[in-house]
Amino acid sequence: MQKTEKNSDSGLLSHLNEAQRAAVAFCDGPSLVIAGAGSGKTRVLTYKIAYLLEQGLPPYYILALTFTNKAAREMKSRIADLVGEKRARRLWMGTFHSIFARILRSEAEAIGFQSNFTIFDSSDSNNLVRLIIKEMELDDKQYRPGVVHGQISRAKNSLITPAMYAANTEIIQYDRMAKRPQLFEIYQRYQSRLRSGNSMDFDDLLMYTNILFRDHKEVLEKYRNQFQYILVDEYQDTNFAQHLIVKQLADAHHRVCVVGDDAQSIYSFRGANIDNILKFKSNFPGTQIFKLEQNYRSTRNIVNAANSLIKKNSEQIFKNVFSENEEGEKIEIRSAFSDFEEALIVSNKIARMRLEKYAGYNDFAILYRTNAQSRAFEEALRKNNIPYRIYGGLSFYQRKEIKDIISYFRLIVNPNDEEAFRRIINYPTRGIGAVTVAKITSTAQRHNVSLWQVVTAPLEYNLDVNTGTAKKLEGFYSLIQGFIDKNETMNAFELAQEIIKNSGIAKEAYDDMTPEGMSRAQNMQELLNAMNEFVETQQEQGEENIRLADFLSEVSLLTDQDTDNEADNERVTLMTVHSAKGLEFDHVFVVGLEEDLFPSAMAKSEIRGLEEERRLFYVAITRAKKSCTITYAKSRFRNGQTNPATPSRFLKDIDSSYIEGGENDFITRTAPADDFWGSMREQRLQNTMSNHTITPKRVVPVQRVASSTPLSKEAQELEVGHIIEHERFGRGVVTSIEMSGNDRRAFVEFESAGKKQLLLKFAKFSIVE
DNA sequence: GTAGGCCCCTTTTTT
DNA sequence: AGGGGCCTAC
Repeated sequence: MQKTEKNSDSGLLSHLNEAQRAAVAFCDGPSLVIAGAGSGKTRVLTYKIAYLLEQGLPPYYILALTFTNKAAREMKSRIADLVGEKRARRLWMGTFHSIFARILRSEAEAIGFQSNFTIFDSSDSNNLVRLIIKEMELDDKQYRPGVVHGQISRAKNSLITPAMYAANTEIIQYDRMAKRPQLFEIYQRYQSRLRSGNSMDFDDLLMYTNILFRDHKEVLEKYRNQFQYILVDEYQDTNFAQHLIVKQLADAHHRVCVVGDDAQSIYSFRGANIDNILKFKSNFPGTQIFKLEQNYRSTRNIVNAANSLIKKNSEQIFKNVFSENEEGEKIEIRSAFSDFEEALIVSNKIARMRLEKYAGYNDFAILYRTNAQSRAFEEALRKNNIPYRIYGGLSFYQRKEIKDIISYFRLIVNPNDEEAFRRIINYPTRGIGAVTVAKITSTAQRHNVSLWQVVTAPLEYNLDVNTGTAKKLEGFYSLIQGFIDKNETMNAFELAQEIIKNSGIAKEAYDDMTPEGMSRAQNMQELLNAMNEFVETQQEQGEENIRLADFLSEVSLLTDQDTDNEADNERVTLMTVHSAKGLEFDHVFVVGLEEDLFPSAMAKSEIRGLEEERRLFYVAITRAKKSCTITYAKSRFRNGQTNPATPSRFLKDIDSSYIEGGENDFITRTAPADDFWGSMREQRLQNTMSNHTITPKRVVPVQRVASSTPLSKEAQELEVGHIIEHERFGRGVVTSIEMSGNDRRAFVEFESAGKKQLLLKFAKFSIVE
């Protein structure tokens, strides 16, 4: 950022530019800070909090809501640098979900929950929806669990309860049109199932907070008084439920500051409503608006290119983002034949740039639209011996073996948790199958109790099972009850060890000597390590009895992004554009710029969707500090098939003057000017084999030859009969070599690409034999 | 009641 | 390519 951090107790404001200073110093009413990409948004938030503390506001009177746990942690530590660890620690700072989960736990009784409620993650939610659909004997093609849950989620984020949903003729009409007339009932059942299991899903954390505030004014009053100043980061990505929470809490004193950038709103699929930021001023009369327009992160070229892109969107708050940094390199757009070659090009460029620019691996990031794209890059990086770290995808806590163990924890802490019960009633196998579980379920429903309660007293509920099964159920009951008893005295780590040992999980894990089994065992060990660490750090901070519940509530809102170990940071970062929000890297590769991928096929039917995709691309480009490379492939392997792909429409949205070789159309501008012939061939090739699939059989790292250097060793030694591996055309045999002017030219018969002629001065290949 | 194999379907992004 | 659901054989 623009100035070096100084730990000074006077003149905090002197570290800021004029716009930032104004935003920080205004504390008497509602304010909206429109912060362009890289304009020091986090800096404003941290300094503002530090400033409030300096003014004498106690830290526990400040509520600061961030988008991710990681953002909260980072901000906290930066504030600690300014005002000291002690005060920083007492701030109420975290994500909406984690802060209000905490509040809901302490106010649980008011809304009819116990404070040990479980939090369902999305896969738990989907499972429950799937189960209900099955119970209602509905067609799960018509009612796809994911889609149904998505609809429920949207309803909750708009604070539409099941009752309101069923009463809303417009929605009912819509569902009927969509051939899902029973959706309201699924929602109803889903919600009451969660409640009877003393569980909440992610959306409930926000919805019940609103219900709590609505129905218990004294509670609302309490938190209104406590949170004397409220700050919200990434406001453009809040939904209605979040907006209303903020509004209610701030309504008495109006000391609220929200920060965001409408141009970076990328979460509408999750209910985020861009209107929250666009209409903030009318929601909070007297709002002061501050605009941060100077970008300190990126070169002028990158900022200008991004601006030219985002200009193509219609709805936005006017702002003029500019940079006073050096002009920097132009954006390079490169095409590849296939996704594999795309990965190869990127990994080669990383290897080269690392040497040329003395960059560390952690200065590089590869950003893609979908998680599935990571695979090709992983492979190419591994082959080039480039260390990398993937964020997202299957997070550690989503792995089956981990979720199974966590389900034990959940059932112990909250025995009414139906989802957890189902997961482990027969894991490891103990002879309690689907039939028995179905009986338990119907018995439970008949008596309106939880599955666990049936198991605690099968006779009382007339559970109809034979003696053998009854015995097995008894065994399961005493196993879990034993853990519940031990939970009274043991700390989280000790109990976890006990569970893994006594449940039979350990035996199963050790017996499995397959590589997958061993990695599962390893993951379990890692979970234990994490728990041990959790317990120890909590103890260091003076907490005494660290119970399973403490670990669980910590862990259920954790995502992969939050668990990064600082130790191995010399790595290239691979992540989706979504998860890159708020981060920055010296050198960024935005990959897969193809129609139906980026923009996603899902989004392009509507203008709104398309504009969101464009904002996403904007976010991707603005992550870059020094250089940005964009790639696309002409064929891509997706869903088990190789399909032809066309370049993304977004490429045309970037003003060509900011693009390397920008005067040419990007279709022909395949590689830097050194490869004119190559691009001609590619075009011909694409025309003649539009429906063919091109997948190199082997991907071999290819030595790159800079065009300015004299002939490479490879090129000098090349002879007729050699077999070569070409960066783009794959493997081929040299049929003849001739001189053309001052240059040698080789004729090569490629296995898949056919006959080609290569100018040896420029060709990128290696000799195989 | 369980295990193993086949077939289907999938994919956008995440707290 | 991969996971999950469903069916069949024991």
